[in-house]
Amino acid sequence: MEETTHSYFGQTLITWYGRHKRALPWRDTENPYFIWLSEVILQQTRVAQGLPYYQRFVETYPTVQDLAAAPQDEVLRLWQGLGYYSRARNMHHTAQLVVAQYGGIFPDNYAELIKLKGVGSYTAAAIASFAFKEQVAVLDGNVFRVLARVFGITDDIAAPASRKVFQKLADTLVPADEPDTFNQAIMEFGAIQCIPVMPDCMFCPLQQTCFAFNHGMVQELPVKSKAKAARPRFFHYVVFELNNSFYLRKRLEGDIWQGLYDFYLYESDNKILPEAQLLLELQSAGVPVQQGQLQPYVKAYKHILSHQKITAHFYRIKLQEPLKNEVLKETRLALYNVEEIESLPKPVLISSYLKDAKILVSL
DNA sequence: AAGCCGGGGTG
DNA sequence: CACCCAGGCTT
Repeated sequence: MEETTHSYFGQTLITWYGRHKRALPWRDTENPYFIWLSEVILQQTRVAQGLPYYQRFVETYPTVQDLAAAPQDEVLRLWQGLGYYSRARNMHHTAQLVVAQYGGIFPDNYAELIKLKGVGSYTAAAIASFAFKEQVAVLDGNVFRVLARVFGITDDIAAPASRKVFQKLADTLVPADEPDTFNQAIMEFGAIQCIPVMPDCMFCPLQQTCFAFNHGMVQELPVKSKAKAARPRFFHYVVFELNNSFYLRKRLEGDIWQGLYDFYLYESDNKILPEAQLLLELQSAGVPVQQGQLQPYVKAYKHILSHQKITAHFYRIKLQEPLKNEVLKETRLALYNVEEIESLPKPVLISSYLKDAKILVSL
């Protein structure tokens, strides 16, 4: 009997994968553009959440040339709701680079792929193995968890230094003849079988050899240091309205939602609006607002991000005349009708308010 | 090494 | 509420 090139671990996963894998559209292609698209969308994102976005991007931009030629606002609008918007900005930038510098052809190996903006070690390994069958192991949240449990690795997966330990192990496991299937298999196994909480170990093909199962440490592995508590923030949005149009502005870098559009924003240290201060600020900017005009919308909005806990109030003000050019320049606000607002990329928080306030019917 | 960047699903 | 998701970039 010839010795197989697969470890028991790898062969078991690949066999399991053959029986349990989900039918996902990016698995039916070897087109690196589609694979890259799917991998960027799926960064820190569940398959169920990313799937409709993938469909929309493939339909709207069938080729990397189509994506490269699109305006940034349009790309961000299509990305709206997925979060981590730098992914969309970097993806757009990389599409333009691939068209301009690579003749529209994606690089075909890990070393070149990882040079692309928005393509890190995980995504480079995924594209290189899926599209080009390069023998390189992917390391994502699923792989960390599966390896930590099966092999009993107690290094903190949140610590960058631990990556070396896992990468070294993973590299010894990925087979030369089907690195793509192995990588897909171990991630799918982590997503479906070896799930973070309460995995069904009674029904697991690796139960007998799993360190965590045999040592009663399934709940303890992987070891992961706790994230910092989310920072509380208090937003007060002034929604200036003029003849059924509204003033919005594009957000700059240095904070959340770069490149997306929202309203005039006043941020305070607590949930109480320092009304006098805001009035002063608006009046000194030349905005005709009087005391008593700042009435908050019916409800306060709680918008929970992984790193920030935002409480937002909206104050809608009907103007009788346009804001002065000086004010627009100072605040970077511009007037948009509802059709234009619909087409602008907006944070989910803003979209929710626009819908609740019946400013936008569709979302 | 640590901080920052979204939004949604799950127990 | 806590945890986590087919992570990457900047400092």
